Amino acid sequence: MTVTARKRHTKRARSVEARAERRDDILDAAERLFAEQRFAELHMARLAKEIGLAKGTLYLYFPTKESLFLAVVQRSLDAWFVAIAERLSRHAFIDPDALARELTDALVERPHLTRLLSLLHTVLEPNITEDDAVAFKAFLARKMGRTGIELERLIATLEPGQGARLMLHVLALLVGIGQASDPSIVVKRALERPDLQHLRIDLPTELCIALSALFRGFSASLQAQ
Amino acid sequence: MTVTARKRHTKRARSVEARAERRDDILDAAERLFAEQRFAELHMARLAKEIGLAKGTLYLYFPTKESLFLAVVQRSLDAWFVAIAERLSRHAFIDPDALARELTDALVERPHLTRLLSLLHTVLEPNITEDDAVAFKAFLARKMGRTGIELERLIATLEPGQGARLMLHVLALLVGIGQASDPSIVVKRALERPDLQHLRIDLPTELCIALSALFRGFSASLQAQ
Amino acid sequence: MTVTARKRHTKRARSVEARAERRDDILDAAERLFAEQRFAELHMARLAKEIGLAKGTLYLYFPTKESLFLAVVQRSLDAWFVAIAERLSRHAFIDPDALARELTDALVERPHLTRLLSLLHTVLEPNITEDDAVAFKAFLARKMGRTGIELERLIATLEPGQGARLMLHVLALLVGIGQASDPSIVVKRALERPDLQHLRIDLPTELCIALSALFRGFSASLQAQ
Amino acid sequence: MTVTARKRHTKRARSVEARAERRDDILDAAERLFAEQRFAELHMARLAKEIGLAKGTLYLYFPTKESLFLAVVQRSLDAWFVAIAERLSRHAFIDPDALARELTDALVERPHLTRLLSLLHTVLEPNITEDDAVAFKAFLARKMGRTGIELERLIATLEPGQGARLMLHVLALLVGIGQASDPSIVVKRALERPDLQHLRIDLPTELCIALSALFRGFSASLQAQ
DNA sequence: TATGAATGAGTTTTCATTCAT
DNA sequence: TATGAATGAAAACTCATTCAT
Repeated sequence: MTVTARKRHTKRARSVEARAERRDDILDAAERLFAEQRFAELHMARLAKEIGLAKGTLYLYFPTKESLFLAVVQRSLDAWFVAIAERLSRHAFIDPDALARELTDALVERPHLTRLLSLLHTVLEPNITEDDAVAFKAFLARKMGRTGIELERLIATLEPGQGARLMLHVLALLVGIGQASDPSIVVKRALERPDLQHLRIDLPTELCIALSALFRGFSASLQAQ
Repeated sequence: MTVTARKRHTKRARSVEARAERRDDILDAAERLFAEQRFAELHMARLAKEIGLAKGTLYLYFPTKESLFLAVVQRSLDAWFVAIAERLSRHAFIDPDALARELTDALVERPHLTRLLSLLHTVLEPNITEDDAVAFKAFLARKMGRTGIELERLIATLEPGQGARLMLHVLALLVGIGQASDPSIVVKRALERPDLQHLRIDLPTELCIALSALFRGFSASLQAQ
Repeated sequence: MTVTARKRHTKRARSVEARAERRDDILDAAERLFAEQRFAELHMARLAKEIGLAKGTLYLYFPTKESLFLAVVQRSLDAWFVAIAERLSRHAFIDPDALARELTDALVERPHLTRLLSLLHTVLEPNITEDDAVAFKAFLARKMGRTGIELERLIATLEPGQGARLMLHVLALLVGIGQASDPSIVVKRALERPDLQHLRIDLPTELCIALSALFRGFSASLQAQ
Repeated sequence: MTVTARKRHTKRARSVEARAERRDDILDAAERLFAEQRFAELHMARLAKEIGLAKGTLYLYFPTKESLFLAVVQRSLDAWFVAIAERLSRHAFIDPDALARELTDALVERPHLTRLLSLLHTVLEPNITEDDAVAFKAFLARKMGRTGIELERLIATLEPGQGARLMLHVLALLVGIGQASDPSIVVKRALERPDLQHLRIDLPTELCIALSALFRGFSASLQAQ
């Protein structure tokens, strides 16, 4: 409920709250810049300037660039899980199409999440500390577990543990379709050719279709057993 | 100013066949080294030495490192499509589980394909020429189209065009589950913790399950219509 | 991914004065090394070591190697113009021979200027930014204009504007005779042959003779009109 | 009187004449390409293709790229000297302005000579063999000597030996003004600014003025003695 | 003679990170 | 806490030249 005003920080962040707020400012700025640039092009110096801080100051909040962006990923992913939880809590049960729609709708509100997830595997995970890795993966396991349980509640045929596995496949589809739907500039130009139009993909559309099928398939398989 | 050539390691590839063979040698070596190292660590100098050629010679066959690896990806992907085609041709019709099993089995024979596909989106596509992009995407469209048609033949309920779309989702799942199942060294250590065991994923197992569900869902959806 | 800084050689230049001083240190070292080596052989790494800085630090002061050496040229050229101005200011009027002598004497004090001017056209100017080019050429125009006016004061027969043009020819002669008088090692050996002795040229001597003639010719031409 | 047809050489050059002709073809092509590109950009492969030969064939005629271009310089310079000789032979005596005009006119017919002379000092001479250096410098000494004698014939006041020295200064002015009048692309843009217009130089105009003054000054100095 | 496949030396510049102030 | 000057590792690619054919 707090309204966040974007400030320029000239004073020092002494209190715990002030530190937390500044940390969030950094994450905000990082996510904002990441919307426009690839990770490699997004320099720490630029990020610092965006916030009105010095480069060194960033390192008082995050030990490495990768660690910083891991926090961005986690925050964005968390928000998605939260949105999903809220949406699912409104249903007593749900059919596959509607479920796919809810997940997709929750995604559309976080447009950078897909690209952040791509970043996660290729750039971040190979370059973080084990502590960061443990913390992030624990977060992921927790969130996927909870959402999985929620799915099991909604889809009667899902057995215990199948919900979490299903979420794994959901994330996989999100990553895979996300990459297919996000061409580089050169590839985008290539795909303008009429014979390649089938490779031009709209993420929400395609994800929703694939998730629908996945959910339907999961339900069916268990009914059959 | 003056550059002197010293050693002479190889026979010269003067005929068209010899050139094609040498090109293949390069791709072989690249794929072999990629099995052991990440793309960034895999230096052109190392690759050249592996083959017994000079660095410069590689550039007689491929204009850039990215272009070279795009060819590796394409060859590996092509082999998968070929293997799939052969496997599917043996069936007159097929149930979703068996279909998932065929695709997965065809994949297991090409163990590097998944990592190569990851490379494709993040490293290769942003750094290739438009001509290379067009050629690769045209290849992809052609192969996915053909395999899609084969799927439509096998799954009676699939309408025209749905086969290709389904293949898109197959590839997406492959990429997504592939990344989830291929942790970096640090992440692998993190996942050794018992509470994170659910995030340790076996690619063939998980892919087969997900594909099964996907195929079942696709069939069901169309039956319902 | 991770870069670690190891040694710490120098005090940090935080104030504006300290930065200007360090910039000058860099230019000093560059000019010193250029006295011994050709531009292409003079590596930035060597230059940095000479000053006791890291390579990267040089790039905090100059965006490129060319830009750095353009500053060296400008500083050296400026010093020549200053020396000339001082020498000329002592005269109320001057005869062509004495004028040639003053310019030549001012040059002898800056022994690297000639080679730097050679560098300017062939290496620097094709590789600088337009901003650098504008700044340098504006500097040149200003200095040549002023010195030209001084010449017009000293040589009664020079009309307005002719002084600057004359300076252009002076610089041209300096560059041309400079190159002729500065043979490469191999050419120097060739010129040791007795039949080629006429091509062994002493810069101050020859320049002074040529400038004398040029000044005399310019005076005469105008008297004749 | 021979009309040179530009041919594509598919047959071998067996006779001495055929070799000489092919050598000339190479020089022609080199000069032609040099009109459009800088030396560094002008690759041996491109040159070979221009003539319709293979790279290796060039090395049957010239041991190095530098040696090849030294021959281009020499041929162009020779043509200038020849043109000058012919022009001067028409006069019994000549005034400084007319002499400057003759030299300049002879130059205008060889538009690449100036750039070739720039190349000579900075790129060629540091990278040729001593034999090449001796041969070229001997050629230069001979030509300058002869032309100097011709000048001494035309300018009564010139003492023996002064003609050759004068030619040295002529060449120096040519090189110096040539460089000043031949800006790089970036510098050319910079010089479009109105305040820098005085640095935009027309080579023939400026050279003629400078040579006039030089000749006049040389005559005067000797009259005075 | 002619070919063109093969060779391999060579260096600026970037930018995440550190640490003196 | 905050600053920003200083650090230094890192690797693809070119192209003159050679020489097997």
